[in-house]
Amino acid sequence: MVLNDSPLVAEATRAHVRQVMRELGYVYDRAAAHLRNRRSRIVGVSVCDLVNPYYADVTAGIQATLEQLGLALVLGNCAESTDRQLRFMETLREYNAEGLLITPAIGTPTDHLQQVLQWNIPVVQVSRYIHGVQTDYVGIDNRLATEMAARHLLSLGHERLAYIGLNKNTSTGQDRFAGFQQAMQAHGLDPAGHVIECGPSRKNGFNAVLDLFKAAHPPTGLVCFNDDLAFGAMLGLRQLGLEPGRDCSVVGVDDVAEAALWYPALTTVSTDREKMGQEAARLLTRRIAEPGRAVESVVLEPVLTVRQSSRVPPKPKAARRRQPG
Amino acid sequence: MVLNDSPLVAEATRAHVRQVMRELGYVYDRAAAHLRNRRSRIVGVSVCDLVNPYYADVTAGIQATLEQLGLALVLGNCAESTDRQLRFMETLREYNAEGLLITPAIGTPTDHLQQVLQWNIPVVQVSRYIHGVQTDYVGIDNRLATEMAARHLLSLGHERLAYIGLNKNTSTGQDRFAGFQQAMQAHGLDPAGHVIECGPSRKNGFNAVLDLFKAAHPPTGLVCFNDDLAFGAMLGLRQLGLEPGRDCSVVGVDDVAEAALWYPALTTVSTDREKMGQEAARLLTRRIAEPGRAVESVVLEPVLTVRQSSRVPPKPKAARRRQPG
DNA sequence: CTGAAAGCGCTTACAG
DNA sequence: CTGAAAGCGCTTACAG
Repeated sequence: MVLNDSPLVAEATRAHVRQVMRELGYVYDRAAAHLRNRRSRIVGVSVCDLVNPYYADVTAGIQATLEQLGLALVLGNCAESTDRQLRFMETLREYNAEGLLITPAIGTPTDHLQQVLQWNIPVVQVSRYIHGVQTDYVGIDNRLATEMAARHLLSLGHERLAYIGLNKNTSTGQDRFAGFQQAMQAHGLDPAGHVIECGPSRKNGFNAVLDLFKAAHPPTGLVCFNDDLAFGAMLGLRQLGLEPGRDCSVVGVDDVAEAALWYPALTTVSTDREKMGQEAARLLTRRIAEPGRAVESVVLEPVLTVRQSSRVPPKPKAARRRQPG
Repeated sequence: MVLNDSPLVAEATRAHVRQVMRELGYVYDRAAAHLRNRRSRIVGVSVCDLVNPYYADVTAGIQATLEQLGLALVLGNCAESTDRQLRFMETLREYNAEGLLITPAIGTPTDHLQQVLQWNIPVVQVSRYIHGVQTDYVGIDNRLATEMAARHLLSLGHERLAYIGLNKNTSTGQDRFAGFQQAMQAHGLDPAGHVIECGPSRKNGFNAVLDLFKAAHPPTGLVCFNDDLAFGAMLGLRQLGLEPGRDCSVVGVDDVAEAALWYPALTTVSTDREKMGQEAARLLTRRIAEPGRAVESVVLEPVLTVRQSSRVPPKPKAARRRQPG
């Protein structure tokens, strides 16, 4: 009863038992407890890409909360391989994990998640989600994030915006692009004008800018899928002899630690990755306690953080020359 | 016998048993096996700071290898808190972990690690180490890394070098500074001339440069404890109107993904974090198999990667003016 | 309220 | 070689 923190035990007794336990060098054996009561106190966390700081932040948030809740975190990192992800799920089953927190790998089949649910392991999808599976979900409002980013530039007077980093393979990719399109359409602008489809790396942001500026009328503002692309875009602008912010505005999404320290500092939409992880862990424990409850989505609000990489658009040189003439 | 991959079972029998297992929906119960044979197939990994990409890389390397070895990874992230680290160790004991891989938090007392060893849980220290504890260790040759960095600048003709990011609290901090000192002394230079003591953040690198350039004869080359400081230093140089590489050389250590993408690209000493994690996991399994073997250290060699942030020093302006006069 | 017994699902050691 | 029994260290349900 002391071991399981029963409220029926008096404080003095509890202290005495603990003392004797210490003297005897007693160690609680969780495997034995687990075998008897069928509760492993283990939660699986399947990360799609641990080396990506975004997911490392999410993982840290999950870890901190599970630690507080007294649950062990068994870590899987599939590096976007659905095979590795599936094997990890099967391992979790053998360990009798009480739940799975997952940022699903690109292209995860519905069946894989459905399978886990059939094993009676509750699932919470984090950050990304797979369409067509009924699970709890925690993420941010990705659509709103890019909508805010685009609106910010539009309200500064920009009229030629580009979207860098369209990626249709993940829910995040779809939602962020939809937010951009929405803002553009609300302003009566063509959202398909300048769209670069590429993965979210710095290198791709760099190349995207070189591509975009081959056009006769290049964009004056860039909405990037995430900060990494925005950093690459700023490097690309410098490569072309342009000053980010002054000559072309750049906005990212995520607000990674680095964003505030760039020169110019990056305007971006802040997403709280650690909080996302915390909420996910909490949601899972609610689900474990009450398996029958309705599926729930927790969607965190992003926050626009304006810094120096976004300003009013430069006066078009051609127009200026024409006016005196 | 099939479950435990006994070689005594014929292939046909094995296949048949597997087939029947599948039909019946049998799932191996690791907790029960663990209770009987006292092998948990669980390894604890205690990370000092998961949000730091350096340690995220190490963790990913560990995870990949443990996965291959069929061991579950229970993750702890203490965020440099020795209290959280200690609680994690106690948790691992209750789960009967077969080993601990740890990047010890700053200020970890010898006792904490000693304690774990007394519980008969093998320990491998990774990247950092605590002096005075006999455990296996995997890391890189940090002393050599900064020695290579300094030698590179010295061979380009630099004579006033600064060291940014002295940190005496970790073995890595001590070793990297020692390497710098060694190279300086070998060149007959005073290693204490320009030394900035600070933690390894971009912001600190930025401030360090502002400080260093208040001097009458500022350094022409900067050896930084790690890449993050080097990035900050480059931003600081730009803030002062100086061009990194041309006006002042900057060298980092680690070669994070970003290093190659900066403008100018960063000269740095590459450390293979994922490999470090892999070696650590392998070393642990060797120790588990043979608890009596002598303590072993695996020290990986760093590699100098020369890019554009390091060049011959600028000609001193004062000297040039005096020559004609 | 207290205490002894049964049993979770494996592995191991031993009898046949 | 095969098969039945014991036991790992807990928790639970039940008898006293």
